[in-house]
Amino acid sequence: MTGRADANRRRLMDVALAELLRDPDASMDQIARAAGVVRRTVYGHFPSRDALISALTDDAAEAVAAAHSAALRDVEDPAEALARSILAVWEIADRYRLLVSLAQRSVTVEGIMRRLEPVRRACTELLQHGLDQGVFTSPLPAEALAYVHEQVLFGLMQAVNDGALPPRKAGSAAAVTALTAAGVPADRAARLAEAVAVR
Amino acid sequence: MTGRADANRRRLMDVALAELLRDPDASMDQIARAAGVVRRTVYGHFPSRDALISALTDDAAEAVAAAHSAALRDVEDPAEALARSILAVWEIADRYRLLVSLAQRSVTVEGIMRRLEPVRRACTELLQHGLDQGVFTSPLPAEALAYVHEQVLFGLMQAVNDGALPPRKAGSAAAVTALTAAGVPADRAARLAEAVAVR
DNA sequence: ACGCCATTGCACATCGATGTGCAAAATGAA
DNA sequence: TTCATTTTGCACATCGATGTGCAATGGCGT
Repeated sequence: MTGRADANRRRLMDVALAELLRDPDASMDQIARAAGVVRRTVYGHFPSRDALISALTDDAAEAVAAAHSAALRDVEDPAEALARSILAVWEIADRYRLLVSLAQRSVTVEGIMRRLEPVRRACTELLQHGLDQGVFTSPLPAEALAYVHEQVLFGLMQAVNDGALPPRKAGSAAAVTALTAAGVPADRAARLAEAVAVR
Repeated sequence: MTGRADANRRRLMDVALAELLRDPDASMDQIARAAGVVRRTVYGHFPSRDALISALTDDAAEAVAAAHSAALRDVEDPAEALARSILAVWEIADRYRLLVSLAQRSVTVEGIMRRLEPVRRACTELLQHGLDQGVFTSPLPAEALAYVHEQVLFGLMQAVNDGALPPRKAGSAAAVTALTAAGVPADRAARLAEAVAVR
C-alpha cells in the first residue's frame, strides 16, 4: 500500500455515500462512473457490493455513536443534552442519513438496524428522562418520540439537500425544531440552541 | 366483468400496497405470493409492474388530495386546519406512506413527485399562513417546515407499524406532535386536537 | 352438464447487475 | 529509465426479475 490506493479507496467511499443517498439501489457501475472509474476498479477495493456498503455503514455507525456520546458527556439537563446531540449529529448528517435510509429498506445488509439500535436506545432514554422531569411534553411514549426525532432530522437533511433550507443555520434550526417537537416551548428551545451553539 | 375479477384486482392492490411498504423493491413474485396467487395471474390484472404501481399511486394521490382538501374546507385558523388535515390524512396513512416512500427513491415511476406536489404546496401555504399570523413559531422557512411535517407523520406511521405506538390514539397524537413541531404550545395543541377529533 | 372466465403452470426470451479472470496499459516512486 | 502498483478493458458465467405465450385446469352460474 503506497497510500495512493488508500486515498482512492476513501474517495470511492465518499462518492458511494453520495450516490447511495441519491439512490439506495445505485449499482456498482453507477458508483464507479460517479467516481470517474471503471466498475472493475471498485472490485479492486471492495470484494463485493455488500462489503462496500458494510464499510460505509460501519464508518457511519461509528461516527454517529461517537458524536452522540461525546455530546452527552457531563450534561444533566435533557433538553440541553438533546440540543447538543442534534448539533453534533448534524455535523455528520450525511452518514447518519445513509444509515437511516438503508435501514428503512427491508432487504439490505443485515445489522444496520442492530448498529443503529444503541443510538436509538440512548435517544429513547434521554427522551424518557425529559418526559419524566416534565422538560419534554408529548402525548407520545418515549420510544415513539424517538422515531419522530429521527425523522425530523431526516426531513431537515432532505430539505437542505433539496434547497428548501439554507445550510448556514440549518444545524441550530434543526435543534430548535427537534426540541419543539418534543414539546419544549419555542422560545426556550431557541435560547437553548443558541447557548449550546455558542459555547 | 363478473365482479369476481374486480374484487381480486382490488385485493391484489391491497396486498401490493402492504408489500411495497415493507419493501419498496418487492418483486411481482413476492407480491403475487403474498396475495396467494401465481405471478402470472398478476399480469392478468396489470400489464406491467409499472402499471400496478401507477394504479396504486393514482389511488393514493387521489385519496390524499381528497382528504386534505376536505379537511381544509371552511376553516380559517391555520392551527385547526393543520390538525384537521393531519387527522384526515391519518385515516389513509398507508397510502400516503406509499407515496412518500416511493417518492424518496430516485428512479421509479415518473410523476410521483408531481402528484405529491399539490399536497406539498397546499401544506406549505398553510404553514406560511400560520407563520405570518404568529400561530406557528419556527426558525424554519415554511417550505422546510413542510418537509418536517411530512416526516413527522412518516415517523409516527413507522412507529405504529413497529409497535412502538398503539394505533388507538395515534391519530390525535400525530396531530399534537405535528402542531408542536410547528411551534404551537403543547397545551394548546392538545386542546385543539381533542376539539377537532370530537366534532 | 355446459360454457365462460379466471387462474394456473409451465416454457421461453430478454435484461440488467453481480462477481471473476487475465492480459494490456498507465501511473508514480526510486 | 525501471519497476511495482494500480487501473483498465474486455470476456465470461451466473442470477434474479420482467414480460409473454399457450394449453390445461379450475370454479361458478345457468
